[in-house]
Amino acid sequence: MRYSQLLLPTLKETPAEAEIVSHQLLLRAGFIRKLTAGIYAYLPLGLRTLRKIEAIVREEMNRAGAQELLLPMVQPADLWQESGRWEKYGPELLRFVDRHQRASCLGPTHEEVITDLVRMNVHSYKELPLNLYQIQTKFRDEIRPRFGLMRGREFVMKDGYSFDADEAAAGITYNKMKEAYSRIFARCGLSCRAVEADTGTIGGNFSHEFMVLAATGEDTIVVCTACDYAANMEKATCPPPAPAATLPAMLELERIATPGQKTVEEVTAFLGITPDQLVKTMIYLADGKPVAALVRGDHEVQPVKLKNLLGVVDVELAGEDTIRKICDLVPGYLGPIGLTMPVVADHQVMVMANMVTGANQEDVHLKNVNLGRDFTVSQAGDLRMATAVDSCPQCHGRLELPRGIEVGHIFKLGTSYSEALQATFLDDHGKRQPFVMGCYGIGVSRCIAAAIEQNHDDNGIIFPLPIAPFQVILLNLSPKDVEISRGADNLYEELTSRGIDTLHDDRNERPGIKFKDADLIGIPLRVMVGKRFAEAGEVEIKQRASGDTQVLPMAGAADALVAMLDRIMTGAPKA
RNA sequence: CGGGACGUGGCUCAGUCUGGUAGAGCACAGCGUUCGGGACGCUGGGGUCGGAGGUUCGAAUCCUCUCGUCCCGACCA
Repeated sequence: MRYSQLLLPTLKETPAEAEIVSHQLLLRAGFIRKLTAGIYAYLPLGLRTLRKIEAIVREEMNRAGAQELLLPMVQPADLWQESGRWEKYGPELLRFVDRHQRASCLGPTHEEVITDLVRMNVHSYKELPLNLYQIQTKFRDEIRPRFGLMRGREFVMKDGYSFDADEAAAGITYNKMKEAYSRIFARCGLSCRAVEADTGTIGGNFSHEFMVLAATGEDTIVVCTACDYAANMEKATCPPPAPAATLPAMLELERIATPGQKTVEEVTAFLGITPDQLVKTMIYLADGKPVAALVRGDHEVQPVKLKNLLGVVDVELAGEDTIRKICDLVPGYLGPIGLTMPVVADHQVMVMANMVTGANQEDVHLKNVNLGRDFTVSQAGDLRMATAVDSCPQCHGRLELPRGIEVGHIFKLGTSYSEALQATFLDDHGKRQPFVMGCYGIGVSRCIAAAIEQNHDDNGIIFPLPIAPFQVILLNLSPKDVEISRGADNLYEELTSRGIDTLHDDRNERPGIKFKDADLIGIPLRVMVGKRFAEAGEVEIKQRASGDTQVLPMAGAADALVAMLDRIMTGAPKA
């Protein structure tokens, strides 16, 4: 491709709307432009990288035995009503009616559609296993789209769905997908970690997320420094504490005036105690009904754990107004005693004695509160976020809590969808069975952002070769010089004819501008034809990542570039 | 949806507090000088100051409403 003909509007300055580096660089390097919140146009360079990632995904999915298809984006409401998700899926499911007043939606995911397709067309165990995937634009009306391609409303996703005859076969498929995912992300040049995850709205019973480690990641994950344990915050278990050998004697319940002291910090400082002697009472609305969740003062409630413990669809932290109006309580002075709503406790609270809580009265706290004597709980369990001071639930090793970007997510779905949609086959005994399903997502467009978060410097993007929009950028440093231009043109022709993705910067610009643009857009290899060529027949090759430069005769330049590309490709995790 | 910030030419921003006929840099077009890390000079085009209403002799500036964007929280590839 000739740069002079390419739509590549690079920006010298960072647009004010971009906060994180991948978003800034995608805009500056002319990869994407925003149409409206969370919706982006891919310019030629952005599309090239997107296609390269797609190609890797296809290769590895096909290699793992999956087949590509393409499913509709507009979906009828009745399918979603059949699965029950028309009600369950929140407002991020964009719903609309067509001209015949039929309720429809834009597909945020395709379990319903694929299950429908399979139930209509697959009837025998002999046709299993079946693993189908597509690469398609999804639409989710995200509450808050942000960070460019990191969380768009419209985004490109690879979603795959597997159908197996039984749990064991589904397990094999799941592991195959897990392997395929590791290969995909490695080939994209992403440093990635698989973590155990909660299954969320998609449903099911087992799941891993693939997290690209990056400080700008939206998720915190929990990884053990000693063993292979890794989980996200929603899943990372905090095992119940060993029961204390001797419980301290229960002291007499005491009321203390704590005027103006609301937060854990304020109350503990005021009373001269540590946060682990205090119990936080958090009011949540569980499917609309208030519930009090108790955790130790130095812990945080993990809403997904609370949701799972309560067995409800949705939990939401009650706002101050809700607490005052609906519950008739005073925020900042909440406590478990005398509550009419259900009270659930983290199991760390279950082993506390003589705790401090709010008194459910303005400016008053209670001391020496004891479970059993002063209040009871309806349920106890793991309700809190893991912290860096917790130890690994698997090996008791030290935990770290780095940030990550979720680029892939795989689920064992079991039979929830096949049962809801009555998708069944006949097994080898002629017995009707629901398909055992799995589903597998990759945020393809998000991978671009993740790759940039992991691979950039002050000058711009440093693309891993397999996903770079071009492999080589050829700079003609003296476009007005006939001889130099002829040399550059010839080299460009040769590289192109040898199948190398080459961007030829033939613009009538000064060298400095070409260097800056080349660095910004992150092409792995840069070859320069300039004065040196005119004087000595030599060209220069510079590697974007290392900055290493070599000078060599024009005659051997194409061979050298091919060899370098080979070396980089095979040095990267092999396909 | 809650909290915060912002909206002035394609981009970055000044001007708003204290009302008085819209600015700079970059980008773009022309000419000239330059030409190996985002050159310089001269000239030129381009702006409903997000929108609507109001106050005022006069509004980018003050008031009301509204739309949009960005950031923080609850969702997720």
